Amino acid sequence: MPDRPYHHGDLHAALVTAGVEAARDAGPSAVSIRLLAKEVGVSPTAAYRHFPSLEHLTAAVSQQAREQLARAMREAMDLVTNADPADRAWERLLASGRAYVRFAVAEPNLFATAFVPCAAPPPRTDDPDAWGILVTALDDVERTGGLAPLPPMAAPFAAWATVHGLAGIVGKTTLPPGVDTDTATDAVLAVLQRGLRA
Amino acid sequence: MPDRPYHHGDLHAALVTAGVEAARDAGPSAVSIRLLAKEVGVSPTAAYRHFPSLEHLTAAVSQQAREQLARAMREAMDLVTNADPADRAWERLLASGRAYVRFAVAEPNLFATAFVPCAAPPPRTDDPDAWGILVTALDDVERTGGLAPLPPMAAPFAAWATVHGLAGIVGKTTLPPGVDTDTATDAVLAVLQRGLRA
DNA sequence: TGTACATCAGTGAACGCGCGTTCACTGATGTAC
DNA sequence: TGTACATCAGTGAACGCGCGTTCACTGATGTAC
Repeated sequence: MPDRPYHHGDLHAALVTAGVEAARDAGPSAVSIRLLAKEVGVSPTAAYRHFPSLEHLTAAVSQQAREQLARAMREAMDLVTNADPADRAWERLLASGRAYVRFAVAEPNLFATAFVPCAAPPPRTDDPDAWGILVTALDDVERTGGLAPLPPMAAPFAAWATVHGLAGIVGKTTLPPGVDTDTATDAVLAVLQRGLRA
Repeated sequence: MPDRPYHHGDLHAALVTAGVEAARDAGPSAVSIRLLAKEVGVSPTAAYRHFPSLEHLTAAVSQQAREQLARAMREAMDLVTNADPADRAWERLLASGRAYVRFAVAEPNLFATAFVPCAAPPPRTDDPDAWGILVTALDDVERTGGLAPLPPMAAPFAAWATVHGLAGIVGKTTLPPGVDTDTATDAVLAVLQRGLRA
């Protein structure tokens, strides 16, 4: 059982991974140079070989959180089996919205981390990208004739605002007795669909 | 020009006021015992005569932020002059939503403070209360026949989620060129109205 | 009307914490000859 | 094939900060007699 070698191997990735774990457990403020260095078994100074400042490490962790969210959306969409193009497009859109809210409820700290204000820019463009997934899903709905004529960007803004706001609500506030998250989500998504559909 | 008297007079209120100012300028994390005590010109210890812990002070500041938001909604609703009951009810609802978003854009730090997670309970019930205002406004719409039949609570959830999510979006992300906040807000509220109205 | 005294609302110093960041350094690696 | 040496990726100690909170205390207030 050898001691850890002097060189870590991939400290960059290890710090980000530890950061995601810390953020999942205790929220974005738990992402700190000293804590993550200790977690990985390395001196705080070592982190500065890989990130110019805490902000950049936070930006990387936040991006991972956003990408996990986007993956959850994509996975939920891929479970839709309806073969009718128009129905399928709608179902995929709604599935992505439900997944968004489910993620926020299951991982509230990670969800908060995904949207934490961050001085440093993300290291690369998000991949997958939640906004892109949403816009694509709406395009499919429109292409199959399911969308009402609306001002440009009104549909994606409305859809995003609805699920994002819903996620913020169900994650924090206590719902009335007898109302569970899925019920509330479905009711709100039904209103959104009423507002968007042709 | 006499020095401050030994007793402050109303340190409780002064700390909350200073807290709201600090939160407005620098966000909820700027609410700290030491900073606010210094701001008010008092030793940190003095604050503990009025609040058992930082959490309780934060809860009071957060409540003030929520009440400012609710007042902004109410004021906007009171500007509606349409005399037709049904139109008036709708206009008041939409006005409150626009005010909500406008507040979030004008005072992003205060808006964040209003919804900061807080271990201590608020010192009293919010007055005015944004959720109550929204529910009342929707009741008026329903009473005047403007609301589609929907599952219970679907309408207030949908309305709240939409404006809350919208506030989160327009406050942080940069809108596409040529799209300003009011335009985006109106477009999204139009979708919401389409989804809710009879 | 005056005075002892309980009570209230402050002070100032200190404790212990975790933080980001910097400094001078050392151990490990790999490349040029 | 062996070796000098530049380079890279770590270490450990330290600086200075602001924080929440506690301690023993003191100045001001107001009430009972």
